Amino acid sequence: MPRKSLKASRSEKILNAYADCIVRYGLEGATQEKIAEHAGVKRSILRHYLGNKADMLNALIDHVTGKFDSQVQSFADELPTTNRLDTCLEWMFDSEYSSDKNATLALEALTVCAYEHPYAREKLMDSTKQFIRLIENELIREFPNASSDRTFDAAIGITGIYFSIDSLTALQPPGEWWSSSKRAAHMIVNSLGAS
Amino acid sequence: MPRKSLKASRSEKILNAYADCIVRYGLEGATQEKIAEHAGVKRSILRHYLGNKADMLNALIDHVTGKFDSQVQSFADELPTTNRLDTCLEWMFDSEYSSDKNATLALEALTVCAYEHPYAREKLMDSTKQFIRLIENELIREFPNASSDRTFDAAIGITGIYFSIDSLTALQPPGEWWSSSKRAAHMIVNSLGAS
DNA sequence: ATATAGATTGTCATTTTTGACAATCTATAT
DNA sequence: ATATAGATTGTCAAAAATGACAATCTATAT
Repeated sequence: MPRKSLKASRSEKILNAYADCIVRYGLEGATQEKIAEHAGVKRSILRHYLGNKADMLNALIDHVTGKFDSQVQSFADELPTTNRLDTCLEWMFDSEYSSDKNATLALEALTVCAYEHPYAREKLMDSTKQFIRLIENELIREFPNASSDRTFDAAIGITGIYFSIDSLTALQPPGEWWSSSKRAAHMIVNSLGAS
Repeated sequence: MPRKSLKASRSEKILNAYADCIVRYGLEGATQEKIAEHAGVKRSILRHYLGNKADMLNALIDHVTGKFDSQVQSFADELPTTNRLDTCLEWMFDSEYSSDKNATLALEALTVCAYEHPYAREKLMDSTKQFIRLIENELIREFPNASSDRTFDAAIGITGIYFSIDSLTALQPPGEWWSSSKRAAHMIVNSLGAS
């Protein structure tokens, strides 16, 4: 007989605003006031749905990693059957295709709390691993004969290049840095093929 | 007839503590109290030497970028005459040789304020460019015949891999990630040589 | 229509962080 | 020894951020 719960949708909206804020203002710079403003709600509502500061941070960690993971998953699912690897790099390094850069940026912004927050460290590590594995799988599919060690090295390298250029967006780097990053990733791929 | 000014040394110590704190607690998480504690001084001293919050941030930006730049410079100066490129990668990706990882980490931690702080954006961009140029120069010296475009791509890639693995330290990644990163960087180098 | 679980808003006390300044101490040149 | 510029400490008020809770509003099943 009560009214429908908005907990799911409201929490979603708030946590998205939270993630936006930590990307813009840093983890500690994302005050409840700012989050509420970004989400278009009163601050009291944050507490109502997500509890106190610590609760909110935990929820945020789950939300950010979960969102990233699912994006990685659908990214993998949507890859075509042919030309997968090229498409993969295309999507990663072309801003036009970028579904939601903020997912990666939020992940990176959260790393600063890993020092004091083992739970965050774990989940961030898991998400990072999953992304590396995605790249690794595509490399394996393309170069089944390459040694698994070298394939892993390549996956680490490509992932690193991606994370790095992504986090540099705040500095508004010239567009060429993105295309250079892509070509650098291709160098690694080619190096695998030439082994 | 007054006493000697400690401004230089005190400022240095405080700003180093400030840099440490933003790496550990994030930019906004680095409160004056924490900074003072890390520096082993009273909070009032911060104000005495460095002014208010905004002043301190500006001083920090200059300090962090300046420190990074000079480290890059001496890094370049200390490279041997032969085998420079390999040595370069060795130093970058082996933690034992690492002079002061925090210089890079502080740089990255500051990027979050680039959105609202054009001065920071500029200086961070300059430092980043300088580092890329260092790598680029070593690549040119090793592969003078490679096209300058490809050389730049390679420099962007290697720098990206380094920045990325460096910022991942907070997640305490397995040591293999460092060695994999190094080998990935070598893949890029080899790719240049094979062109 | 009405009772009920939940949404929403508002307010106040507490804590944290910062800004400002006064007061005291100390090295150094004279 | 002593005057002086600077170091150091301490304290207080203002502002910002958070935590807690009361009060009110609203959709929905009965």
